[in-house]
Amino acid sequence: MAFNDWDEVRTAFQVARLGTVSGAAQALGVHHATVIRHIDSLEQKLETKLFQRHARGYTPTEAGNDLLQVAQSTDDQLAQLANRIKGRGNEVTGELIITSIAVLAPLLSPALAAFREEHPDLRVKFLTDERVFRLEYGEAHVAVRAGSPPDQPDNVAQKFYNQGFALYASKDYVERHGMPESLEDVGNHVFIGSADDTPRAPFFAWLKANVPAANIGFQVNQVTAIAPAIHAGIGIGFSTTWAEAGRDDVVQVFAPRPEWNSQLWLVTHVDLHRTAKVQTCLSFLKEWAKRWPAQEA
Amino acid sequence: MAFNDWDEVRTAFQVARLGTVSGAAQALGVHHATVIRHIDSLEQKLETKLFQRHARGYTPTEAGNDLLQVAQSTDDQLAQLANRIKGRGNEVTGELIITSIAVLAPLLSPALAAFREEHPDLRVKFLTDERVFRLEYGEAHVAVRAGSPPDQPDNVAQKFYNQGFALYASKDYVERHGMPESLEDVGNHVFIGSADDTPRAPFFAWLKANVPAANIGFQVNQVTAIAPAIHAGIGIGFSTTWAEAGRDDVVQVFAPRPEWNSQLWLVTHVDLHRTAKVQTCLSFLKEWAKRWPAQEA
DNA sequence: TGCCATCTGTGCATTTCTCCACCAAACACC
DNA sequence: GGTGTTTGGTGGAGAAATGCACAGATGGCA
Repeated sequence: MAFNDWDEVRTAFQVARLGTVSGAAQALGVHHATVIRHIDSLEQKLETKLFQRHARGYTPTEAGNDLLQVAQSTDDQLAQLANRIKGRGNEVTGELIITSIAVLAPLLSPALAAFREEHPDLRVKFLTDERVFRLEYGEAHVAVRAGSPPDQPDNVAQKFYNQGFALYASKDYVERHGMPESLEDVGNHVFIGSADDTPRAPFFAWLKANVPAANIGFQVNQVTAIAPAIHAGIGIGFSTTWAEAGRDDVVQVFAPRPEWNSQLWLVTHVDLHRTAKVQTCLSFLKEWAKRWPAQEA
Repeated sequence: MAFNDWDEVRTAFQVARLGTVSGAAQALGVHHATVIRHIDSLEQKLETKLFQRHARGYTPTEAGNDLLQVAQSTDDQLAQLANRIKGRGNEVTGELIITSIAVLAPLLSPALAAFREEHPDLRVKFLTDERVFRLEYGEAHVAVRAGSPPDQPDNVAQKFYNQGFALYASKDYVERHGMPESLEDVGNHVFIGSADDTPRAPFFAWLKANVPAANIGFQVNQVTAIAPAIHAGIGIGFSTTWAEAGRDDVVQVFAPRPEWNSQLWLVTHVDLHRTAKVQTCLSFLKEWAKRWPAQEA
């Protein structure tokens, strides 16, 4: 049998990854003397130098780099395993990781706050990122996705909320340019559109198809960038009613239309979908969504 | 981060595999009390029961079986890694990085070509640069250095070859200026010297000490710049016999002298010096050097 | 039913490992 | 060139993990 101490491998992994004993010690939460002894012990057992020592740190040898590859994969797999296991229990306790795109944070946060109120033993981790978190890697228990229904094989998706969008502009903009008459005749008004050629969001696609390109004077690549642009008085842009409700410097220019709607989905991994924790969370969120403005087909 | 103790995972793996604490303890070579405490600690961290305890042993739960799968794969990968690392020290494969100053490339390249012929699995990387590659940073396995014996503490240096130098000039130069009578009376001849005040190369130091400064009409800061200067007919400069052998537009003005010799060294880092790969390379190069012109003390 | 074998579980002594403080060397920067 | 910061290395005190011995529980077997 080879490695009879997986902890030493983990230590060596951090040293190879970070390049210094001190850094690895900090990452592992142990003293750097411990790290040095682990490495020495490992190299003695393997009868091979894993690192070349110098004043600026530890540089992995070929063997050290090989170990880095393998241990990185191990670390990933164990992290995924931990998240799977933590989600699997019958109790609604421990950790629950829920992810969404960043724009939905204001919408979801009150719901999650109430959910945590009901389950004080639960530590809720709410992660937002532009990249899609991979449920099959155990990165999250529940994901809120927008757009077309996800087609990942091991993912369970259910309809969550049909988010409506309206067109807004700042009072300042309206004072300077007036209100547009209709969407068929937009005059010289400036619209905030997508920098993408084939935008995913339905309202962006509609805008591209129905408003002259000359009128789309400002383009963004992330939906979160729309609101600041509206508030700055750049032009007319899409937003949700709940996002602009509290602001008195913003006016609704055109009311919501069904074709602008964006479908939100609740997505879980099939292995976790049955568990009490995930089911509790899902049903709570769906119940909470009923309080939101009526959903138009 | 989830699993902060890979040893506990390894322990749980053996328990899941064998079904009993006692069996796992025997397999791991530890006391069964240790195994129990590892499992308890793991389950506490994961907030999930990994095993159902009964008098006949431990039966993995769903989570325990999940862990079994992942840890089995980890165990396999680590075992393979151990075999690779342990075997690597004894075989001549993978990458071998050898460095030298740029002037030596024509001398070393044939040797390296023959070396690679003998070891087809080896990817040889030959790096030349003006800066000195640092072996202690793992930048190279073998370095060919010139001059005084390197005194880096962790470097192993051995004599490689005593490179002789002679003085050459282009035929064109000789036709215009004639051949100098002796090195004691250089007349109006132009010599190519070093731009450095205290040149490292022995022949440059000799030139500075024995030839009037007025005759050193062209100065270079890199040895590689000498040959083009000679060929351009600027003056008389140092070069090696093997460098000028094939050229019919260059003549040897003065024969080699022992005091012009430059000692070449084979340098390795102490951590890599013992490995089969490095040793094979070193002995091959030393053997090859015997074919070169006889070395004068 | 009684005995034995095979498990798990726990308090206590001991060993091992880790942390701390300090040192030395090298690099960066003024 | 001197100084400050970052890095690895080492011996001794303390804490944490381990091993040991023994207890308890269950199932097989005659």
